[in-house]
Formats: sequence, C-alpha cells, structure tokens
Amino acid sequence: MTKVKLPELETGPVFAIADQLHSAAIHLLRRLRKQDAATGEGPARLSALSVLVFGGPRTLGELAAAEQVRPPTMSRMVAGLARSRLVVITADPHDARRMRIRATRKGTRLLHTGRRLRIAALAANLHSLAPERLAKLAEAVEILRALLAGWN
Amino acid sequence: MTKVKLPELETGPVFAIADQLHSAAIHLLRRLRKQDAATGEGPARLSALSVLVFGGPRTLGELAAAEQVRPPTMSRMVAGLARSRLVVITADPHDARRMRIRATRKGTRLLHTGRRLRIAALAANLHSLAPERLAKLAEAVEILRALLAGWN
DNA sequence: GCAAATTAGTTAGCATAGCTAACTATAGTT
DNA sequence: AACTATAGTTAGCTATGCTAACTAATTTGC
Repeated sequence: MTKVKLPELETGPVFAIADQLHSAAIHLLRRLRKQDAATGEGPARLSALSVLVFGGPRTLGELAAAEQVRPPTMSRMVAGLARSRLVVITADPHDARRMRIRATRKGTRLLHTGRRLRIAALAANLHSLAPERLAKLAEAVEILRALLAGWN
Repeated sequence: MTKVKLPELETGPVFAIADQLHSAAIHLLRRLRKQDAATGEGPARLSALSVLVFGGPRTLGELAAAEQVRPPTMSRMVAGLARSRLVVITADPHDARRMRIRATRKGTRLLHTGRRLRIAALAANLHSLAPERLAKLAEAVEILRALLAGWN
C-alpha cells in the first residue's frame, strides 16, 4: 500500500470551491458563446473592442497587455477589427513605431449591441432566481472582481 | 429628440449583475488558461476528457452534446485525444455506427494533473480571501451550478 | 554623430477549436 | 427491397492562440 501525502492546497475545501468555480465559469461562457454569432465578430475581438470603448484609445502593445495576449495575436485581431471598420488606426505623432487604435462609432454601437445580447441571455436566466439568491450572487461577483483586480 | 424606451431587462440591476458575472468569468478563465500549457493539451480536450473520466464512457454524439459542440468538432478532438493515448475507441457491438470512447489510465492521470495545476492556481488566490468572503463565494458557486444545470 | 541595443509591430508558419456542407456506412421502416 | 434516419468523417472555411524571425524607428553609449 502506498500512502501519499497531498498538500492541503490540493485537497481541501478551498480546492473544491476553486474547482466548482472553474467549472461554472467554463459552462457559463460556453452557453453565452452562442449569442456572439449575431454580431459577426468573435469573443476575443469583442473583448478587445470593449477595452477601447470603455478605456479609450490604446496602442497595440497596450491592447495586447490588457487582453493578456501576444502582440502578433493582437495585431491580427486589430487588423480584423479595422477591416470591419470597428476601429481606426492613426499614427502616433511622437513615435512612428506606435499606432493609436480607437473604436469608431460603428464599433461602439456594435459592442453595445453584442454585449446586450450576451448579457440579456444571462440576465433572462438570472431572473428565475429568488431575490435573496440573486443578492448572494451579486455579492460574490463583487468579491470575485476584487480578487481578479489584484491577481498576482 | 428621440426618446427610446428600453425594456427593463436591458437596463436594470439584474442586467448589471449579469454583465459583471460575464466579465468576471472571462477574466478568470483567461488567467487560468496559462496553466493549461503544462499538460500539452488544450482546454477543450481537457474538458471533453473530464466528461469521460467523471461520467464514464460515451459515444461521440453524447460527448458532443455534453460539450455543446458539433459532431465534426468532437470528432477531431477525440482523434487528438486518441493519438495522445488519453482515450481508447472501441466498437459498439450492437450498432456498428457508434463508437464507445473511454478514458485510459494515462488520460485519467493527465486530467487530474492538469486539473490540479489550474485549480491550484485559483485556489492559491482564494486563500487570500477572508473566510466569510470565501463562504459567500462558495454559496454563490452553488447557486450558479444549479442555474446552469437547468439552463434552457 | 554614429553604431549598437532596445522597442513596436508585422509576417510566416504551426496547432487548436469552432462551424457548415457534403459524404459514407449502418440501422430501422415500410 | 427500397427508402429514410442516424452516427461519424472529410473537406474546407474562420478565428485565436503561440514562437521565431523580420523591418523600422527610437534610444543609448561612446
């Protein structure tokens, strides 16, 4: 018989919560993914676009960092967004290497529309919850947000 | 001036909670994604493998349904898993069209290892939470799980 | 002031993951 | 026996991720 000692981190109640939270996040997004189709843009582009819409213009490198993605990946996403006229690219007057990427009106409109679709699908389901359960969920989301803000 | 009437669903507090939950899920998974690299398999394959490990053998169609994915997509994922010897495919004796897909010991081991890596990263962060916040989070995850189980 | 190092972004090429359309093969129905 | 329905595959498209290697521009060091 082999007796293996596992560190608490990998077996305790916190691990179980983490596991279920992880699983819930995966299945939640898988459900919402279907709604994205209506916008004609994928989730990664919509997410990058949301950074521009809510956070203002960025350089490509800043966008890549914000989306936790490598520059070549962001380069292609920005090219796609520009082709769809959802963003415009202008040169940085002080540094010709840099590009300034800005959401267009069309991009802003599309983002809000797509967001509404996805979130509405989720909200429709949340409506089936009892008010006190909804309140607990809201509280937990706030805890999660704070946790993510100070991740590493 | 144009006065647009928006349905409550698109502006109310439930919408705001849905929005933040959605955002939190996206950023959470983006953080955890990095841990997946160590297993050598992508998240979709690991997720399909987990169905087999925890739910037992399935046909391709059942797996596709469980993962909310089309048959061709699952066909390719199963082929990849089989190539890596993480699953084995046997013929259904009663129906030659069907395939029975089963996780191997290697697949089971790899799943647990990968899962441990991802979940450990999340758990490590959850450890920084005060106990009562962690309890609230656990409660909310339970609510979410129930919600997702009865989605549609 | 010019050469070297650093920084910003692109290009090329690879893998995974999603889709639809069209196909093969088996099973069930009439 | 012929048709229909079901299970998976193949082909081919798009999107998203990566690394390696490149170009161009700026900054640094002497």
